[in-house]
Amino acid sequence: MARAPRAADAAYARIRALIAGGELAPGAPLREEELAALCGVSRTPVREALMRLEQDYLVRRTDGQRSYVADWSLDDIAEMFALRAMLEGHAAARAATRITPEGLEALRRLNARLASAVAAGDTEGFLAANRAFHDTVLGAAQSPRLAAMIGGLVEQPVVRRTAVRYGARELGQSHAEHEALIEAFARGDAGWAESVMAGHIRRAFHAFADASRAAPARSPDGSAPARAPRS
Amino acid sequence: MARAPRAADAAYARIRALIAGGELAPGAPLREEELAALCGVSRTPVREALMRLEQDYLVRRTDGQRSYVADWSLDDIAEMFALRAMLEGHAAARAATRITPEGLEALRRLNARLASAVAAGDTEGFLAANRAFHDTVLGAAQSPRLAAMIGGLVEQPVVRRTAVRYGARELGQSHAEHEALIEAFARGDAGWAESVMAGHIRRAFHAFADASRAAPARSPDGSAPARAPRS
DNA sequence: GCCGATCCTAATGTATACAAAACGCCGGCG
DNA sequence: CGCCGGCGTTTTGTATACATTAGGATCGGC
Repeated sequence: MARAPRAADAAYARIRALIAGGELAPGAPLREEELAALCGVSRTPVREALMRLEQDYLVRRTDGQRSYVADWSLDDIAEMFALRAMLEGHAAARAATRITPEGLEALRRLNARLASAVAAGDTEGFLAANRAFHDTVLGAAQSPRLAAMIGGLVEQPVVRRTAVRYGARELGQSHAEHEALIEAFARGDAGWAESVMAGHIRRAFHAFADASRAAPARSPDGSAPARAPRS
Repeated sequence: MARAPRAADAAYARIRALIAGGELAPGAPLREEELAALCGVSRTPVREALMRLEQDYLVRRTDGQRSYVADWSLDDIAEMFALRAMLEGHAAARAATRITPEGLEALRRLNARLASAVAAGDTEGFLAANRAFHDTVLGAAQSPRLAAMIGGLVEQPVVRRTAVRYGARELGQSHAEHEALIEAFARGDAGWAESVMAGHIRRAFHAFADASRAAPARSPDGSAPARAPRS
């Protein structure tokens, strides 16, 4: 239950969804007034939303403070995955020595759910379970700053595209890696947990990169993505 | 030349300085109107400043959106240093294979300046050179996201307090570690660079922790620090 | 024909007024 | 005596109007 239905939160969610859904193509300019009209709020909450989206690297601002939808090059994405591998690996290491029996049980349950989703070919179910799994690990790491950093980094659109392009075998591999992680946690082996997690993320990157090479740029309307001016 | 003397930037800098300087004690409530009056601007830029300070972990917001000066426990600081060690270590590894001869030369120059400052007992000079050195390494890593993360983490007040309490020998040790880093860069040895940097940061943490134990809490006016309500 | 300066337009930055919500207080009740 | 609920004050959230500045187009000069 969202306690506060703030306009700023609504605007944030809406704009984020527009970007994730591709309605706002990478490089497209974001005018505050236009977005305000789109969200049915004034510019003030839109400004807050844009600042938050900038934190998430979904929006880029030029020196003149104009906003554009961020366009991620494959290099950018590689960098992002590398950072995630390091950070989530670290989180897993911390979690290995801090996780409670309840947390461990939750992970087992979530991974079972993930397995069912894979078996049923349910991509949304997979994404939900996968996200919950990673969030649980992050919570067990008990490091708010680490969680915030990873949260800002996890480009939901990218994760989604990766999963959508995963084959059944690759999805199954995720399940197996999660199982290994659970085993490492059960034994309190921080080094193992870190290695498994880092490898898990890096494999996801290569799956994404392979898929990208097969089907590079895509825009809902088929038009060429707009380019933003100077960095 | 600051290109844009924006009120929001001014407010950010001013409030940040007030927190760093201790005029605003940890846990103290931050009312937007009061800060606006203090900075001679309206609430709008203050709001932006507070959001940025929250990113820097200098300000905490309750669920009710009220703002307080963040109070860092020693555990929090330990966590921060651990993250810094990991991130800056990673940055050093990247820099080792990317740094240009000019960058290397700049590091040598900066570390020489740092040595002079140490010899002269010039703490401010040390801080400036030290910061420039680390920024240069960060730049050479060519990872904007990594730079942003570390930037948000480097608690200037903490770094300052650490340096102020450093003895001459410890300051000299920083110089020596920087030299080792330069050597690792010159040889393009990413693993070495990472190890040196991580150790460098972790040593700084222990220096800080030792100093903190010797002289724990201090408030300019000597009053007990205010406590903020629920987390 | 190309480059540059200047003006114009359009977007953002700031200030203020109003609305809504949260916190704390006070009184009443168990 | 302690706890719970309602009410007033205070603080933040939102909307809007105005100021300022960046970007782009146009016109003139070379």
